[in-house]
Amino acid sequence: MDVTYKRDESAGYLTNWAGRLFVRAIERRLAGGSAGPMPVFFALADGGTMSQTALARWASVEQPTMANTLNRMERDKLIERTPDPNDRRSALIGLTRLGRQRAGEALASAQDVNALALEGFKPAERDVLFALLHRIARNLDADAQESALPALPVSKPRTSRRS
Amino acid sequence: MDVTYKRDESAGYLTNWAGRLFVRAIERRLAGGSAGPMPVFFALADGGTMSQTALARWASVEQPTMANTLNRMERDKLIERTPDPNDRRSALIGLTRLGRQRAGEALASAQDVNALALEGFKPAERDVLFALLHRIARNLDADAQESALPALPVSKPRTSRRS
DNA sequence: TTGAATTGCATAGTGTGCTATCCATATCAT
DNA sequence: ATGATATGGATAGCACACTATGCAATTCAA
Repeated sequence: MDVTYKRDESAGYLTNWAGRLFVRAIERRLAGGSAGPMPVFFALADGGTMSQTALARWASVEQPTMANTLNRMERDKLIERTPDPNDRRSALIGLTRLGRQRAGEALASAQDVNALALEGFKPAERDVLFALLHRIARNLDADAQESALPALPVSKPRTSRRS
Repeated sequence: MDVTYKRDESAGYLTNWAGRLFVRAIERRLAGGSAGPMPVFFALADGGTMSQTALARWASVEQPTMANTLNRMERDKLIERTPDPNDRRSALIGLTRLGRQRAGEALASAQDVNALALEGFKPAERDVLFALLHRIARNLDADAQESALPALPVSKPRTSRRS
């Protein structure tokens, strides 16, 4: 049997590879910065604040991942946390002055890289790409939800199940 | 100015996100395994051997990344290294029996996940996706090459430059 | 043939992502 | 009001990606 597993014919491989190229292209332009804070920059660039959990959801990363990113950003004086007056567990996260400056630069770099990556694309091709990626994300998200079905929490019999 | 940085309209964000979803979908199916070894599995599944550098190039990752992956795979008894008789710096890497078994399972999972991700895609749409991702990769690769221009190695003037 | 450049690999250090847990606070039901 | 549950966050531990270096072996040029 012919076992030429052509990576170039695997949607997963291709997508992942392109994703890595995007990150590196951005980071080359950030001069000392990295790509992790970008979603935070984008979420807070307008001067607003959000909780850690909200940021994690916004960026589609898990909470510990966002916690790490925010810790690095705090270390680098890009964000500050102020206690949430309505929930003592939570803090509201906002950009510092430096953070807003970096956010501006990061946004510009992101636009540059997006434009560069899509160089030669017709507007229709761009739209098709986005639509196809969204469909992939929807399909894979559905699979994740399905796998996450919590083996029927049998802890205690209940008269009714939420769902 | 309206600063709604819609992540869903950034090619980089979307591609990266989809890439992460692919990796997680695969890893859910690998039961204890992770996705890093996949390119190695695919490259060596036919029973052949390759050097570390060749594997890194094949997988489009940097050499230290491949070195780490191979170390983990060796630790897990998935590969073995035999000295290259023609080059004492190098070793030839091949799959163990266990590695070949895992490679088979990994290939099956990859096919499942690819099929799932592209569920509902017409064949033409699949082809378009691949073509667009390839174009993005080409564009970003070109940018990487350009950035890597090594500040003109002035060490010694030469009569001619290779290029 | 010998000195310079190249190549194959290893190591150190960091960032970004994940899962699995745990604590503290809030919220909900009884 | 109290006990169970849910939620926000922290921490530990790992995988995998990168850059920057350094060493040893090979290759190339003079």
